[in-house]
Amino acid sequence: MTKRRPLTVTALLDAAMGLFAEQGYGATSIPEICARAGLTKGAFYSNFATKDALFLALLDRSWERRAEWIRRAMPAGGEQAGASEERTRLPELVVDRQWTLVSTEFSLHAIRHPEVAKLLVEHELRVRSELAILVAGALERAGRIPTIPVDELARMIVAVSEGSDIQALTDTAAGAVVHSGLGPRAVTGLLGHFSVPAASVIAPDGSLSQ
Amino acid sequence: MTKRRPLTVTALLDAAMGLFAEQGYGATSIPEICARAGLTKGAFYSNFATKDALFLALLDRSWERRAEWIRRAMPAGGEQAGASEERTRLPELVVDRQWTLVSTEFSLHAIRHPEVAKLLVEHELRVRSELAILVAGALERAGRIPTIPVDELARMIVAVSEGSDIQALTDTAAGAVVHSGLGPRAVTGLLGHFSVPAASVIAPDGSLSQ
DNA sequence: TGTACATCAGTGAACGCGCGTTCACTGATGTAC
DNA sequence: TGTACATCAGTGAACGCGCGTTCACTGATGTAC
Repeated sequence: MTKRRPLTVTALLDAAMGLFAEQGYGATSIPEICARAGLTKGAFYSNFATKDALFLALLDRSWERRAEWIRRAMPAGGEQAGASEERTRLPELVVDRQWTLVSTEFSLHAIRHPEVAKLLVEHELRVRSELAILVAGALERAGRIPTIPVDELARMIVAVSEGSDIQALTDTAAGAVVHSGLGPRAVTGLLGHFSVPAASVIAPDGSLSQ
Repeated sequence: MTKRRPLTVTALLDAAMGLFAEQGYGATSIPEICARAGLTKGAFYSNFATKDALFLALLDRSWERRAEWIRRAMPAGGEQAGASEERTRLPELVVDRQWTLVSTEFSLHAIRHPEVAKLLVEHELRVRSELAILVAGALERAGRIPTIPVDELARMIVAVSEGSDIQALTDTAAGAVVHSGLGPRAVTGLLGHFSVPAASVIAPDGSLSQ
């Protein structure tokens, strides 16, 4: 019984992820999830108290995967040597349709349920601190230093990335040819605007650095 | 009968707007909308074929209001005279909780329904062209010219604004003290990065402008 | 290793409820004279 | 202006259906000897 349970949970989470992405959270019923997972409704209630609990478990799993993904993209090391513009480019975040749809819906859900919002904010804090390390590394390699806290830069980057992802998916759905570089270019722009060449900075002791 | 109908429609749209914002589109039932509007279900079916049709009508109304809002914010004229940073600041878009929730949900809905996505993209094209005029005006007053098409700048601004709005609402729901200036500062950053002082530009005939 | 037993994850039938949708009706709004 | 009539927006009762949830059960998984 210790082997069967996780398989059932995985099947339910997989089915839910697909359905939430296709139809939305509110429009998906518990029987639908069970049917797609090839299980009965009893199996659902044996593992989750409510659809909300399933949603949280689903996000937890997705967050873990995503965190691992960012961690892997992390150091890579200074193989770059192009123009300053080029060097501030972060590893491009893959626009994952399912993830974008489900996580955006979760943000709305969180805004409507303060106790869920606390979980989300806590999670985003962790993600942002990992992203801030990426940002700091990219700027350092480009020989620039930030003029605002890197955490604020990370916030702006997350905001513009999410907004661009939604825009891109909408355009794609409408059948338009998509301008996929927009998000990354905006990110590069923000990094450029909110940093200055290290050479131009005056160190605390009054001397010019570098 | 020419007087009663619009009142009924308005009551239904108002009720739906409130409920969609509070609970989400998928989680709101037709009977709930009717109850809040103080009408029977028959009144609903007498005016709309489906909940989807009501949603479209609701957005149409909201779009019209929003367009009017932008148009009003438009020219205002050069009363600014601060630093260059200051002068590129656009009239701050009020973060309207209801509108942010409902329109974000509509974007997700559109991504899932191509025929709806076409409507949304068409609408956004119009909004963006109005915004592009605002952007062009702000840059001109600041004595700068854009280095990328203003429409692309407008796209980036919309993306970062929407992302920041969601972030701000999530933080607020979680009870955090909100950093409301983040979106506008990112917008200013994008405007600054993707433009140069007019004085530094070489005109087509080879002379230096200004 | 093999057998006898205990556990409990998942089954499937059952329930009451609120959903979306229909339709004969009623009474307020507008028209003709 | 006043009355008699026509229209049709909104009412409210009715329907079948799928929802969320419960629970006695079964049979696969793990344990003890």
